[in-house]
Amino acid sequence: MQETYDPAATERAAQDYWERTGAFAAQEAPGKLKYYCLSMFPYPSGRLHMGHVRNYTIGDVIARFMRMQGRNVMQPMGWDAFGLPAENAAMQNGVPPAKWTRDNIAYMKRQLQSLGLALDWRREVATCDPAYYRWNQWLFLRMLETGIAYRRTGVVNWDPVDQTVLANEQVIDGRGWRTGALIEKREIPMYYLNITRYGQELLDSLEELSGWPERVRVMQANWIGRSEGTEIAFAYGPELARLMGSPGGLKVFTTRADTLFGATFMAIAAEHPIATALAAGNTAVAAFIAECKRGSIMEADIAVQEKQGIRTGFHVLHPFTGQPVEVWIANYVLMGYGEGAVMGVPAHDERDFEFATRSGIPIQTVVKSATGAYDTVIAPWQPAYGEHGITVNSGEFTGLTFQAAVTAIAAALEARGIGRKRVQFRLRDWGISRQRYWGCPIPLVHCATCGDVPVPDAQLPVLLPEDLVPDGSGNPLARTAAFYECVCPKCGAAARRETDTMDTFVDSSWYFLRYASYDNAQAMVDERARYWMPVDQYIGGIEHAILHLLYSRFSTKVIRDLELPSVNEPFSQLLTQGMVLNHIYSRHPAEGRRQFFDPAQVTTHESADGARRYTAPLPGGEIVDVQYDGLGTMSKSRNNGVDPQKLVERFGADTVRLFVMFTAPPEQTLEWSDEGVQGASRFIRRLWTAVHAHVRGGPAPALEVAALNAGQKALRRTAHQTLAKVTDDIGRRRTFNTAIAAVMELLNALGRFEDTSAQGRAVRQEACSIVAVCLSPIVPHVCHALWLALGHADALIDQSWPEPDAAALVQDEIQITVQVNGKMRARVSVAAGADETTVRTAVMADERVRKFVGTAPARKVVYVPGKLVNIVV
RNA sequence: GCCCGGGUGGCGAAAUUGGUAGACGCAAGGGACUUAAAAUCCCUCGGGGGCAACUCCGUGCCGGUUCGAUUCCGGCUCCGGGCACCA
Repeated sequence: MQETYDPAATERAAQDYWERTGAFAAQEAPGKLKYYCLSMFPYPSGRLHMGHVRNYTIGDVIARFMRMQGRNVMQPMGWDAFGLPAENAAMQNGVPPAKWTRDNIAYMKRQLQSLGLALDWRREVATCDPAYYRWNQWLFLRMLETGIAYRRTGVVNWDPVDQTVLANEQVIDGRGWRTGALIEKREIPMYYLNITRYGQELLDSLEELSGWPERVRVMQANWIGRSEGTEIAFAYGPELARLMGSPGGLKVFTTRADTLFGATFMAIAAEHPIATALAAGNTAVAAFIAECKRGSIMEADIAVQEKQGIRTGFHVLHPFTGQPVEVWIANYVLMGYGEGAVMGVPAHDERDFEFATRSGIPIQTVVKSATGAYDTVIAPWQPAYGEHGITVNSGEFTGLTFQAAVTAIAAALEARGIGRKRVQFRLRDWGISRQRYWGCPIPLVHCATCGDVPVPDAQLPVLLPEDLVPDGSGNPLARTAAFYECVCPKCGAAARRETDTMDTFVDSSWYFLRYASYDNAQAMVDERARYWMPVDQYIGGIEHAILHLLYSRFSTKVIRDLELPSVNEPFSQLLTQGMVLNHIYSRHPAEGRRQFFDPAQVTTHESADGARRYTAPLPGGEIVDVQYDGLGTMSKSRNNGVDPQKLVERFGADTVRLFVMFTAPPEQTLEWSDEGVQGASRFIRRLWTAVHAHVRGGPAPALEVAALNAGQKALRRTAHQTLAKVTDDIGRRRTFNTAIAAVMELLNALGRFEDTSAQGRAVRQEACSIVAVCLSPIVPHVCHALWLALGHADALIDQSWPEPDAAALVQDEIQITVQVNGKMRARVSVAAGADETTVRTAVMADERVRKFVGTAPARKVVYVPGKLVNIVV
């Protein structure tokens, strides 16, 4: 064994061994308990960042631990390889996206390998490979057959910077999730996936996901947004029926059917068919609608926009009173939710109230407080009363509670065929068409005579040409005749191929199934998926809490319903790791843009009064004052990223792995600290030195448990306690930081243990071996080397995780904490099996206890066996 | 506005079921070794008081339950995240 730790040599040796023995090739083994450990696959952006390192280290620790626990582990890796950055890079340096992407994959794969991850690389998939995306196309065709996929025109979110459509989920605060550009509304034909068909199941089966963080389940439930309400059709008044050319009725959805008698107006969206019909002959209305559409470009502003509207002069009839109710077009009604129309009940809805007071619409109170706290008529200077209460002024429905009123009114409406209870979801269908080049082609052909014709399975995949270079103006596929010119599969006539590609979220919504059937050229998923699915542990960023996870759950259910090998829910356990943060330093020169400085280059100057000043070098070398802007995620634009590659080269992968696992629990944000990395490196060197010092003395004699003295027993107990704690911390709690802390304590105890006797060395040998086992999931290379140095014949990776020796954990004496009036005052040693009387006697005999108790008789004594005595005086 | 989290030393954090608050690490200070530096090792390290033994206070704030509260309950406050004219 080398005296000093050499990370590069150590890591090369361990990785060579794993590689040579095919240690991480996963094989189905029916009858053996499997464990599918999966980290979200990366986008091949070019280089690994610290977020990747953290994500994959967490997954690797769990995978290695479960393997040693005897599970048949599969941990695969792949590439989410389609997407916009490749097109942007292509525009910048003229390289086709395919080449850029594949080069990045090759480079990042080497980086991942340098981290020593226990990955089965045979199963690697890349979504941009035809062998993968042909099944994406195949799945789309099946969804088309079952009606899950369909084509329609619709109002979409248009990102003016990327020149593409975004899903609602990709619009954050009215801005594109990637570009941050303000999103506009446009109407174009596109393909949708009918995710709303699964809305109820996606909501219900959240209940099964006990292995998911509560907040992710809540976020998904909110996103699906189920509400129970009543659909009501208000019959057109005669003029409106004439306008619309049929008798019909105006449908609304409401969760407050109990307030139906308080409806003093109707409000419809600017895009509502009635509004459209009206605009044709009314310039004022047309102008208002145009204004609404212009104003609605910025979704974030809609929420704070004033409630404005225009009266149409048309009426509908109240279903029970028969009174005419005037129809307004209002800017606060959304066409995309419910019926695009609401009944306006100003007395009991804040928005309706604001609109009504602004527009001079009467307010009619129809609910009074159940407790009598509020039963006066609402006047314009009083706020709307939105609580559930007792109906008033509601004809035959007066005097009912909320539930009773809703039920009675819904029943009465249903009896007349003009209403019913129904459920409304906030979730919308998933628009998947993208006017982009670097994505999976949608397998359809548009034929002048046959219409939209699906590409036959035998002609899959529709190959994406790999030599195009986009120029930023629209989709190059639409300008490439060799791609879009084709013949209709049905009639053989010349036809045009669909040039839109799929949202990349489609590609990534089922890749976990493909890992199980990675080499099957005949089927998308095969029987092997039944063995491996569901994923036992999924690890990824919280930013995917809604989009990716919801889509993956949806696709898994769709695939299940195609009667392919699948499951109800794809991910049993979910761990959402926190982001990696670093300090931000910048300066804003009088002229030019704000400059950001690499935190590693910043010097802190602290003056005597504690005031801090920061300086950093400019690219030219000149030292300037900079300001500290706090912590933020690592990003290129803020110049505060830390390159994992450089750290691996300098300290070794084990140090980087140890640092990211030790500094914070996995779900929390992790603050970068160069000193912390040094600390991790120091610990590994100390560990190496400790084992080296022990091994230098030659092979340790056999352990004779019965012959141990007190000190030897104590160390052995610490070692086995540590093993028990690490097992629990990694296996159950997933608190890797406390597991590492426990091993550090054990190593500290080993340092204090100076016993060089035969049994002392035997105990030390065992303790060193326990340290190597406990740390092996986290710092696998160094532990691989230490294990061999300790004289073990077989590789550590193939060892079973040991059980702590119950006999070693037994204590002859235990410490009892003694409190007086709830304050800790003393610790008393008693024999392990001592009964209460013995403990009490020992406690009362303690000098410190007597001092605090004094002569007063104990009013009460609380006794917690084996732990604590509290004397109340 | 609604729904989730969270607030503990100079810093990252720990305290798992209501039972020793601050484990482990970082930084800092002191010392050893060294010609010197690095590395390494040892000691101190929440605040106040005291020469000391020791003692009082302390987990965002106010209150409650309890023999005992960082942990449970009520109210507030600040920070972070999600959703947001969703009818």
